[in-house]
Amino acid sequence: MSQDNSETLSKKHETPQICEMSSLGLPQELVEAVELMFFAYRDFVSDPDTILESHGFGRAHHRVLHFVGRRPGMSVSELLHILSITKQSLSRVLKDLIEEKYIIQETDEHDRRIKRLLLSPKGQKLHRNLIDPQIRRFQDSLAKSEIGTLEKW
Amino acid sequence: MSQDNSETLSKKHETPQICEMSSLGLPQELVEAVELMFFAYRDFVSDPDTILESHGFGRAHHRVLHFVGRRPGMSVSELLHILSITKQSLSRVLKDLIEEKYIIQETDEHDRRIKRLLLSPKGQKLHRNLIDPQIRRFQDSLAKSEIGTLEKW
DNA sequence: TAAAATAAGTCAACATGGCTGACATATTCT
DNA sequence: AGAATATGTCAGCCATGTTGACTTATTTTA
Repeated sequence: MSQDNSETLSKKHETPQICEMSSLGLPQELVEAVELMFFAYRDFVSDPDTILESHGFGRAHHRVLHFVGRRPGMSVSELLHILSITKQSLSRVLKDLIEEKYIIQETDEHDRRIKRLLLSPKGQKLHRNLIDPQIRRFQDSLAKSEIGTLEKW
Repeated sequence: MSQDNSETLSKKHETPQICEMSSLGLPQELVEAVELMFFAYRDFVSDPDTILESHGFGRAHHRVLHFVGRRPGMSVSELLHILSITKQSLSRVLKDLIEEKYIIQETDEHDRRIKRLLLSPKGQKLHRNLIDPQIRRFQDSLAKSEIGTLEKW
């Protein structure tokens, strides 16, 4: 055996817990929540990750695609603010997406320094494919939780 | 101006939205939720990140510290399973934590191949400092949501 | 008891996506 | 005309994932 990377997390992350303070004096249900946050996020990005990989993209590309899709016509600096990364980091992934025509740049009419970002039809399709499984995860867990709507949040 | 990295995300990520299907045929409140998941996770790890940095550690160290703290006596391979990373990735951070005495290894009594992982008092203290702000975030948002307990989840 | 399987660890190399610093270019504002 | 702004780029560093190949100690098994 050269490597044992094949194994996956199949067991439930069970930690049967009475909802009380632990020896550390921490509310156990919240400690549990912290842990669930880690698993939830990992599961949440796993479906998109698979799709992205088949396109040679990563999570950074996904974020750009997502926010440009959600706020069509946003400028590069607006995107930078939302993502809270440096322009050097952004530029690497944005360049890929523009070169492969998932994202289109249009110079602003009134201030020609600003470039407005838009999804091409191809970009819209990918965005849709990436978000679908994530939406489905929320729907499934809302169904399970018997809440069924997010309105009370 | 050489660099404009100073700016942070201070604006609310407002996207006033009627809770209906968008032009894409997606339920808007769930699209919103997808986006919130990104912001939530980023905020959620931001406090620990700051603490970790002052110790010369990263998120990978945090995860190890967390799970060893939660499941004292777990083996290396159990940790590998939970984290779903390769042993080469784990070994880098685990080595740091052991060298700096945040984590202790004890050979299993019955199977001397297995090494049981434990937090030292120093490790417990750090674990506690890392989780505290995360717990506080949950408490705050539960308070705001007027639900006040996670039991219905 | 010899061979196989398991648990842990190590070396080397590579990819992604953060970061800093230093500049370049075009455009607009003062 | 000069300053400020928006964008883009080069070079290099760091953290943390990955693969592949191999070692050592220990236990299980045929």
